[in-house]
Amino acid sequence: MPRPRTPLLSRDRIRAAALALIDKDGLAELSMRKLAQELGVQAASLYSHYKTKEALLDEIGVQILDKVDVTGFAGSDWRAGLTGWARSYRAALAAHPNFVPYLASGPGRHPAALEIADKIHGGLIRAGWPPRYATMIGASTKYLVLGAALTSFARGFDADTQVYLDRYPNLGQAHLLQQMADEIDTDSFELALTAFLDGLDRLRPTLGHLGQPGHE
Amino acid sequence: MPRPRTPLLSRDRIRAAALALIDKDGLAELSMRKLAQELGVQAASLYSHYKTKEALLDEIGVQILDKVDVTGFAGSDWRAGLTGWARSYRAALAAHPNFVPYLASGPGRHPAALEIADKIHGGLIRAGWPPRYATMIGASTKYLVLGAALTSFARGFDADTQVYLDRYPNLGQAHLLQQMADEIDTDSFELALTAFLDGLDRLRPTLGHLGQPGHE
DNA sequence: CTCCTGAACCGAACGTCGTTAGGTAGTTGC
DNA sequence: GCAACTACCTAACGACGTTCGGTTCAGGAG
Repeated sequence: MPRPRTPLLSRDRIRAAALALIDKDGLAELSMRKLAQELGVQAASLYSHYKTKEALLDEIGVQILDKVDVTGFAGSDWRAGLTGWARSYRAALAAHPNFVPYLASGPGRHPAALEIADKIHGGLIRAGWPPRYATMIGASTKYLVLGAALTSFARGFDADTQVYLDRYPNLGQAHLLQQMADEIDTDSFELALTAFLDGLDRLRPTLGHLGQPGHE
Repeated sequence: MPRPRTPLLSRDRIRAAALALIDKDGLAELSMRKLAQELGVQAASLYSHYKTKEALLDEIGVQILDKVDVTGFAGSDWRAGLTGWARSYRAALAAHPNFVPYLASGPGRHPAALEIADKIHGGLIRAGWPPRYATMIGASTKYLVLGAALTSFARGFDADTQVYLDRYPNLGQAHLLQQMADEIDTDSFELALTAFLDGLDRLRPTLGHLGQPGHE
């Protein structure tokens, strides 16, 4: 078959189909051949649009992370900024749990991520945190979000969940268990975030030079 | 070549060689053929000792996690228990950073993990936390450890690190940068852990029925 | 001492993977 | 209308995890 009159593929169509396959069957199940079949095309044709599989996955990654919201850092309320960022970050990852492992272990050095990191850093400094703390707080929050997104969804029911099950023997139906696991995940994340922010609140007054962001 | 007089392979030798390869070249670079070559053997021979590659990786995982310490939960000081667990957990992962992605995204349902989860849960309840909070605190701490182990080492220099670089332009040599990145990672983890525990401390008195662990 | 069962290796192969080369026909610009 | 480009194809390469069947050694049974 030669070149068709109207293009069968587009980068958007490819990305959408790939992400749908990943959502349905998992990251490991995605192959260029299966993806091509899903699109009614041969595998080699995909390489007219994406240079490698990795390039495709990277672009899916930025698409997912596009929904992360850092507008909360516009004001001077650092707690609101961090909370909004962390929640939207986690929500973006939770929307495509099977893709999280790629985001978590990939190199991920897009300029968009840099820009976000800058906004967070700026917001924290504007709120009076010393630069070093701004850096660490940003990193810590990221730990929490990624850890929460990874351990909950990527694993399905993991060892910890099994413990919950032992303690709730009357819940026998699978979808209820899943729902309960989701709820525990969400509650755990919220608890961690709140406790972390509360701890920072308590730490703040003990810091010296607040409001005068020095170097190092 | 037939069966040798003295066995060339053993599960321990295979595991050690595999982990060495992973540490050196990364998880993705490990293949059964390369591993066999490293051991002076054909790939098929490995299957006399491990049924699949996944079984091998799983056993490497339990070996790594064997160093996690939960003895701190023996007493009634829940902070000491959590801190000891979290630090040893992170240290165990940091010892083999290239393996962390597998642990983070794998199913990982070994009985050892269950036992650890139980000890943590028991320790927290003995310290007076309601069961539901014990569950959430355990999960939250795990988020932190896994997130910290993943985002720092698995990625080498990620986007955030680039920000640090911009702010420390006088550090030009690579090994100094790596050392600084490690230090920031450690400090961030410690900050997150401390702030989280402080936040829990603050939350604790506001909870009702402390010391009388009820159900749900 | 022999026989047998099982274990530990090998060579060769199967099917799948990401990717590339080379071909062909439609589209676009001069 | 011709060239350059584009978007598809078929076919293949090398690497992967794994399996099959074969060969040789080890250890226990008679």
